[in-house]
Amino acid sequence: MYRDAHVGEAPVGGAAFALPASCAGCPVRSSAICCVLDDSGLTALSRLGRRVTLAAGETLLWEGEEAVTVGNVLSGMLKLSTLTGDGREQIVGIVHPSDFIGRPFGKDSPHSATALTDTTLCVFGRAAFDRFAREHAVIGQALLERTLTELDRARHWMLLLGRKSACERVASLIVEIADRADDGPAIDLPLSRQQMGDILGLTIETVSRSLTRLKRAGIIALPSLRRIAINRPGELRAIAEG
Amino acid sequence: MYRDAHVGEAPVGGAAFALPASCAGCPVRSSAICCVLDDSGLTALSRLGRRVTLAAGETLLWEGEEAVTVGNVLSGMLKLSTLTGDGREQIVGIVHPSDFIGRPFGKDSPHSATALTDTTLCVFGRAAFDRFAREHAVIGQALLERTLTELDRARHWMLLLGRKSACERVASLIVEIADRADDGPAIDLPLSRQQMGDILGLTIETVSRSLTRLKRAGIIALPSLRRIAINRPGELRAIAEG
DNA sequence: CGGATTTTTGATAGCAATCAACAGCGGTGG
DNA sequence: CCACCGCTGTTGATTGCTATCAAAAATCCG
Repeated sequence: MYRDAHVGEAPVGGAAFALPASCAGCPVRSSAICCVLDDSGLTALSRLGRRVTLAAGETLLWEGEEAVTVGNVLSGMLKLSTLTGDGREQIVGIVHPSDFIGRPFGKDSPHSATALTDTTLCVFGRAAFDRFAREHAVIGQALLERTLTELDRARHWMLLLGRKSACERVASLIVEIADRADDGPAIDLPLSRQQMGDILGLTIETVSRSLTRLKRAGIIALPSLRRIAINRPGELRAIAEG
Repeated sequence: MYRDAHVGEAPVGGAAFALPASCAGCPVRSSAICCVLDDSGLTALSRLGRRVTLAAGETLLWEGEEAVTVGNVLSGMLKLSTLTGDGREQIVGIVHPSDFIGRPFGKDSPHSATALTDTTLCVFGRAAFDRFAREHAVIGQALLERTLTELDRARHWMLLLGRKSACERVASLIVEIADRADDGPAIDLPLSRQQMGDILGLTIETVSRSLTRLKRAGIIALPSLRRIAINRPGELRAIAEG
């Protein structure tokens, strides 16, 4: 379906700057996992990394294939997804800028990672990163805290997938996106109906119908296709909670 | 619904044995997270721990409450579960002997932990354990690997909850239990129909009907209520994959 | 054995999937 | 400029699966 990602720029690193040149302008320097490193650690890690760009639709990791890369998302957004034997898709996570992506300490990738928008990443070879993480406990610690948070999130989503109605699922997704964006009463939808369905375990028709019902109830408005205005946040949250 | 767990035995530890007395007879000494510690580390950790017993049905951690304890399961089995606002339950994980339980580095417990059978644990105060883990990188590393595996498992389960039919879900659960037990063609079901439903996001009636269908198809047999014989593992797996 | 609980089976209803048609939007080219 | 086409999203009709409600059967336990 998608072709492999192409490498954007040449490997970075080289001389041991107090702050690596490649990191100085990094858009997620203060929030990505490497923010816990001191200058010498950052310099060492930057020698292992290189920038990669993906166009929307390109896949960085394939489910079941050997997971050779890990890294940080600098800009853009990716989906993590798995397929049933007959091709039904479920999105199991969305990866945002400053999030870590990939599966350290494991041979095969348990799911695919595909760019939803044009994306830039700072990637490392998994083996080299694993070694680095074992030698720099502070990275392991940071990775642990992020992984624990991701696990909480995944388990919380299991409640949605296992027990919530279509409307409750859609309301939950809107609340989640609104909480993350936090920019006023209207939010930009970065997802197509198909992608919303794949996240929520629903078909596009059911997503659309649920949105229409929330709109007709006056709880939200849909000023444009990719925009949602939340008129009654309290009611929306109440529906989302189930 | 359930009352708080009661403390089983007095705190353990004391003199710095080469191997702590309390750990010498530990049933999961070679497989729990502490197996990565050397004798001095084990001695230090054992000073923080105490044994706790839970009767089936008792709850160790409550969703949303402050998570004051973490620990290892020595024997028995627990469920991790969350509730919707109106009381629908979803089991988000099963914890077995030698598994780690609790949420280090976080204030509140994201889900409840309730004993499915009589259970014994070796528990630590969370704050003390967090401090210990930060000082002993090897524990943090081991915790990270376990957490990554749990995250993979949770995400794989999201595919089941989001996209699989009732029969596929039941087949998947049987396959998973069979793989873990790995004791011949017939497996002991450690779960009631209600618990199976809460794990699979189904009602008890639908679980029962799915089992009947698999039985009528000759793929499994149900020699007793809590026992399943797998007649055609290949077909069962094919159904489970979706 | 008897009563409580769990499980199975049956009948029905409701929700979401499926199949199908239509509307809105953007881009292309005549 | 506007007709046409492809794509995404909405709406409608119908089907099918699972939940719900109800009752019978099996199992457990004293």
